[in-house]
Amino acid sequence: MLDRKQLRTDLDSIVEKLRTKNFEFDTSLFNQLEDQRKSLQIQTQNLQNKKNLQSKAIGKAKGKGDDIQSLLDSVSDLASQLKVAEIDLNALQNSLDDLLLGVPNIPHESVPDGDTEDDNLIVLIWGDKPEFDFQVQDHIDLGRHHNGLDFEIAARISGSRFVTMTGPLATMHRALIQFMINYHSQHHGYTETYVPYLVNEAALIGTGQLPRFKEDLFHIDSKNHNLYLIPTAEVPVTNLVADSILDAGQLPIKYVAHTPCFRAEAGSYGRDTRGMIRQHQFEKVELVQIVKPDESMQALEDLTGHAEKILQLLRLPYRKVILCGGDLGFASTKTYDLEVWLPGQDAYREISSCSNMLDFQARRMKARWRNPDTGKPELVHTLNGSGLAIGRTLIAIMENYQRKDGSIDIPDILHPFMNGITKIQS
RNA sequence: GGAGAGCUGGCUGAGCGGCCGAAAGCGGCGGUCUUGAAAACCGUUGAGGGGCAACCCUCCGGGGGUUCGAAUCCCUCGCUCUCCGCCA
Repeated sequence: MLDRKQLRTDLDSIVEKLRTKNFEFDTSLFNQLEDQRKSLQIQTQNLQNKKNLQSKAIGKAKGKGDDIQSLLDSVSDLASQLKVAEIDLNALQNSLDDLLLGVPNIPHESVPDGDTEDDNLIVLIWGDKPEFDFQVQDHIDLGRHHNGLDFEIAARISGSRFVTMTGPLATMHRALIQFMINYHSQHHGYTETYVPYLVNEAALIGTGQLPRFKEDLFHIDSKNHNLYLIPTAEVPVTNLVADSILDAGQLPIKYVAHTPCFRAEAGSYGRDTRGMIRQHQFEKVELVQIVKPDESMQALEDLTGHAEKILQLLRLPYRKVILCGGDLGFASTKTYDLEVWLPGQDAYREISSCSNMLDFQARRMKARWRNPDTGKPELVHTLNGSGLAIGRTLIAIMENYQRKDGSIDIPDILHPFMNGITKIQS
């Protein structure tokens, strides 16, 4: 959520910046609601003040044993006036909240203009694409070849966009999780965390998935529960600091967590329907940082570097792009996508997305720190990034490490987690 | 699932329907004393919002109600704890 004070004083330039994110802010509605709010709030508070003073006077008079009937008469219609004003004000505040909860974050000045992913800025290309002297298989063929990935059985059990894994491929999938969590906690200073996979509406509003992106979520609506399956660990992990005032000495906070992620993929019919690229359920190791405001842009560079390190250790070719304004996520001010090379698709595909949210999420979830310079609670900045998406990492290894006979080498760095297996034989 | 107890500021914890945004202690900050530190003493210290300002408003788990007036009474929801049952 954007700062209401800033919107009041600096509306035009904010509206301009939001246009680079293809968002048209309804200024006339905002100004109209804001004008009404101002007069109604002043009126309501005046009535409250009057009521408070009169009630206190009654208390005093009663204490002295004076007759209070005349005072009671004079206050009688105040209460009804106040009630009306309060109801109106409340409705108005809710309208303003509804409006502002749907407004995205402002892109950082270093974010390139553009509408689609074609306008993203490539800032780094790492590693050499493998050269094959045979017909390259994609992960679907390889998975079938090894009886390791099965989309048909998964479809029978659960429907489309699910997969089952069996044998060494399932082991490597698990190994990737262990490797990534270990590496980030041992070498990058992250604290390992375990969090719920079902969360309530408040948590999702806090990180920005609600109210606008409800259709992307799986909803559990039973008699006693109103919960959502998490679309990313970002939701429960970032909300660890919701409604808190942190000491300066606690920052930065760096969490790493592995969770499954669940996405309805409502808007992606027909996209990536084959294979493991886009599933309703997938695993991800997530990095989250809670930092002081003046440190968040540097923290984004660091966090992205931590995700890159995993790709480098796995020797997977990738490129790093800055998302353009039109491709930028709702809550983010700047996002780096890491795109891994997939020989089977002859394309780079997203495997990590690292974003700085500034105070956008912190304001929604009331996450603050006490600034020693001012002595006052101020909003923290939040960041998150995949470090990495596990399923996509698995298929990147399958496709990049495949051999002519269909066997798949296992990256050296994973060997300690593979029960002695160094190669998946054909 | 059954029975009971509770939820108050950074923490512990008091609080008769009006003098309560809230005692006291701890912690924090500033100071006195000290070579320095500790101790002691003095002062100070909740959050959010409105208003150009003076100043005002809201908040005692969430929501609703009673009342001129609610931290305090009533209803409801949530959460925590204890005991019993069941269970990975």
